[in-house]
Amino acid sequence: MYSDFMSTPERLIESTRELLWERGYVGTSPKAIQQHAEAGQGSMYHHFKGKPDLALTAIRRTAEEMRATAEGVLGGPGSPYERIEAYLRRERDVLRGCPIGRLTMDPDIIANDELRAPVDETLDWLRERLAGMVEEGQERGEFAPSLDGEEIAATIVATVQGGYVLARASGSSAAFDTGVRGLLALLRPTR
Amino acid sequence: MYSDFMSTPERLIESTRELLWERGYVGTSPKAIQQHAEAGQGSMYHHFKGKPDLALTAIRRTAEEMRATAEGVLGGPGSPYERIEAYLRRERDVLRGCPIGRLTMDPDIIANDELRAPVDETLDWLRERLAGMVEEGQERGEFAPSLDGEEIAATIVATVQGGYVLARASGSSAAFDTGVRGLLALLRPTR
DNA sequence: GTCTATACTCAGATAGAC
DNA sequence: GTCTATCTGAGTATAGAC
Repeated sequence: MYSDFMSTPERLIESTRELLWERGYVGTSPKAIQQHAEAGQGSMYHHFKGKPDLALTAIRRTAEEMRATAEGVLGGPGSPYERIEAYLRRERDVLRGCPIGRLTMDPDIIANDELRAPVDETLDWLRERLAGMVEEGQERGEFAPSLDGEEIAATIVATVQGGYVLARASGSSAAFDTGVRGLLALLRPTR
Repeated sequence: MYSDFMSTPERLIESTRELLWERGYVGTSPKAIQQHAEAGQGSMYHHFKGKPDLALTAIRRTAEEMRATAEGVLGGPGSPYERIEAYLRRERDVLRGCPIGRLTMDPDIIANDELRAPVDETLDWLRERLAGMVEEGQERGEFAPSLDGEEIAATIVATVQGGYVLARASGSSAAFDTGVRGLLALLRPTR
């Protein structure tokens, strides 16, 4: 796959990221990781303590990447509403789902605080980031002062996460976009 | 578990429903189902063709139940806004997630059109039901006429599905409620 | 209808040679 | 660092006796 460019640990981590996104933690076996990484059994257990250790490394990296991607749009130019809109309309691989959010449906992730932590922290960071932007928008008169920033932020993140569910259920990214348009209509400044 | 009251096929179906909710399709083995149902290997393969067959029966029943529960609230008394609010605030086992929505993160469900169909149909029915109610609310002047019923319906369903994600990530149902409050604030009639 | 036997692969590792 | 051997149990069945 990427054998020529990366070290064995790197290939193992990247393969794990791919497979966790595609099949979740429960659905990803050490053997599948090794084959995808073109690494032997011995290599994997030399570099990592086992599946949970490797998964933790992979999840942390994915979480970091997701944060950076979001910040790239949310920290960009424009008014708060415009930046939230840009975030919601951003190009996404909708049918693959959210590589972080999907992990919450994995029983073994939820049962393990260490594995759950990066998932929790990432979604929490996103909510706080958005909450601050909603408040900033209120100061500029872009959003109604009666709204609660944390609540609206949670609604925004939930709409995105739920959008993936609707899209995957229907086999089409259209449902995601429809939900986003509805949210933007509700958020839209009246002037 | 429920050995005394139900036939073996019933126990198998109910056990499968439980386990699919808890661990998903990939995370649920025939052996686990048999043990939960207190049924032997032979029994399971006598009554069902295999894991996919049993899962399909279980998923259809869960889908039917979810529809009935939703209709119980959405078809109740009150204005459209009030019934949508009742639906959103309805008692839920938030930390367990949605027994239908969670299946969309299961690669083997998504890869199998027969297994995906009941999931798709249920979420689709819900969206259409809500879209009609939004339009009814618009006729009564409860919602702004500029809104699109289908879009708002998708936003509502996505907020619920995503609310489960936030709740499970944080290990607390509070995040679900926060997202719902945000959505209700955005939907609230001004008079 | 249910049970036991059998089969073959995979999950998730550990041990030790190279 | 990587490879091969080995291990115990689970995954997903089929076959045939009772």
